[in-house]
Amino acid sequence: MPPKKVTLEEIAQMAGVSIATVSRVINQNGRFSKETEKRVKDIIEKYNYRPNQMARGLRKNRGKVVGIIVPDVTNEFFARMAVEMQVRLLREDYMAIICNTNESASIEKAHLSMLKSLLVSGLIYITHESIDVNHTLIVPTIYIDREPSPNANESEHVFIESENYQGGYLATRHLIDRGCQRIGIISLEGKISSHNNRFEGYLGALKEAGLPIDKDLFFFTKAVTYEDGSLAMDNLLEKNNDLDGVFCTADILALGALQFLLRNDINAPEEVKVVGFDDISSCTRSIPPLSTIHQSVELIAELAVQNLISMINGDPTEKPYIKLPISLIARGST
Amino acid sequence: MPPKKVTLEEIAQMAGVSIATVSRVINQNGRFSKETEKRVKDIIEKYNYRPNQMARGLRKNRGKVVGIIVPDVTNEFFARMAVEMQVRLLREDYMAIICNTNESASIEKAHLSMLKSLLVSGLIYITHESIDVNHTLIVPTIYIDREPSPNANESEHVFIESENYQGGYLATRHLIDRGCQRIGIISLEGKISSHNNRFEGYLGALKEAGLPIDKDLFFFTKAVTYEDGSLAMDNLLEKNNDLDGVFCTADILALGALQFLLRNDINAPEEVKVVGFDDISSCTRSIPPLSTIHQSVELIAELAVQNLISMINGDPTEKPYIKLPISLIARGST
DNA sequence: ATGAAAGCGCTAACAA
DNA sequence: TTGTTAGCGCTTTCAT
Repeated sequence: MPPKKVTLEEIAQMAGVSIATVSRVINQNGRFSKETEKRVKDIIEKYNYRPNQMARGLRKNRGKVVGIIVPDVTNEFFARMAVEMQVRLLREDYMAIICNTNESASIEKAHLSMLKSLLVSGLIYITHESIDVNHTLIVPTIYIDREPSPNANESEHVFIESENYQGGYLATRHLIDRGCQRIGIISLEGKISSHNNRFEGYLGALKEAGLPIDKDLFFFTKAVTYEDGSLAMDNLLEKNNDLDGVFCTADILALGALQFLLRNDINAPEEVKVVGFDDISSCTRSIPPLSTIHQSVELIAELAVQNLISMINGDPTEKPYIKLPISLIARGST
Repeated sequence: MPPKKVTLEEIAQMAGVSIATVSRVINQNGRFSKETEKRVKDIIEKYNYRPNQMARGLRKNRGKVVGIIVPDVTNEFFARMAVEMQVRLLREDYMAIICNTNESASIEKAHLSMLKSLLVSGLIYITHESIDVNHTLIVPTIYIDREPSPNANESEHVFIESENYQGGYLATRHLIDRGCQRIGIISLEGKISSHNNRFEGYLGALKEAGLPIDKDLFFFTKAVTYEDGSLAMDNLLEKNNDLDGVFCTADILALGALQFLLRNDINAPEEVKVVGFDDISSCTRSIPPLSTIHQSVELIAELAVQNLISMINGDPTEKPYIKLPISLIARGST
């Protein structure tokens, strides 16, 4: 038989107090004596009582729920981000609803609509893309890796990203230190700020080292896929027979590039060295293992959740813009 | 300013009817004239009204929400499964909450507790593992790939899995057809039904072909990881210098095995042929591409959602046990 | 420090 | 066919 669900009223009865008092104890607001508190807490414990979130949400006009919007959880990077956040939110007693948009604006819209009717307390956007649905959920929002459009965003929000310029710089600098003279770049086309900044970092390092900057060394892919990475590498090699290093603004691209090299018997790192960005787990399994720029998923998740909870609680937002350090991980590909 | 949220009552007023009528139109139950329906629907459309799920859930004692429990969304197979289900559930106007347990019983418990207080209407378990938390949520449940414990499950449920025996048989048969005489197997230890059945299929094919069955050809890993696959291959090779084929009961294991071969300059498929199971996307990117047994994630997702919705709606469950066909995909590794 | 009571927005039983 | 109304379980004034 279904273990009959306990209600506030029943707890109140068993504890010999009014429901208002029980509510106060649970939410730790208002006043009540230490004794009452203990008595109520014991009963709650004993009956394993959990407040009905629906009733609570209805009353407060917002649920203990936050939405996490990701373009594609099938991508390990997004998946890790989402789960790291989920477990942290759970600790704060918030249910995280991971919504996969599959890059589709209509699915995103449907999700937002559902989230709204579920009275979500906050939103986290994890994405490299700039899906420009003017999401009209006016709730505290965290953007990861994607600059919120300055207009049309009246809700309080925080933007978190890695030191992308610095990452591009470090990666390129590393290639130079390893002796590369003719360094190509594979990046994502369009105005995605993260990739663009990494590209700028690449240019910066080249300039600093006095290396010539040549458009033939640039390749911009349409998407972040292994196939695009392979194609890009092929193309770069065709245009530059003296290519000896490549910086890719995403690991997936770099891994695709490495694959192309392997299939075509071009030795990495001897002939061409490669550096990626993100540090996903497959980096350690490629042949050779991929050198890359590491972003701390845990740190990003931690800060995102922390800031979101603060905003939800109405605490003043300290910094609307957070930039996180990255680090270089040298492996076999350089 | 926040676009003031519309309520049932306001819609009723604008349409000049009572709230009960609007409710009837929305839920399509009870009676109402065509005219009224149109008028109400127009207003709803105009104001882009969406019923408050909290109020509704509170009243009906269950929300338009279902929980999807996965051990690790970071694993592409689970991730795909989860998103395929999520998009289908969204079409049915259900919000899918993807809960990552990270193989931890305590996290799973916390999730279930939250789901319960959110009044979920149903549950889907996607897992190869047998996390034996006696989850006491009495709601319609679908188990994928994992036999529900016969005791302690009073809730209505459906169990969906692939033809695992047949898959193991086909994979091994394929190796035999390609000329292998000494075929090893890498599987997962423990009493996971899916892996066990695949193992039985392997034995069946060997017997049928009159090939000797030798314990030296078996290796059981502790987990499904690339590393375990590599180690297993190493071990198998050491014990059998005439090994010419290996069937792995999961792609991840097979990919790990292939990696070991590549790193040690053992040519696949010439010297050793390998077949996996699942058909995850990395199969096409390994060197050589991995032959495998394909399971249709879409089909599983479709059936799971379909059956769950039926159960939630109280429709009679047709079959509590569904077995799905698989197919062999031959690639470079054989 | 505690209780009584008014809803939050919705569904469903009962009336009309 | 449509309206009236009583709650669902909780939070939160306002009394006491």
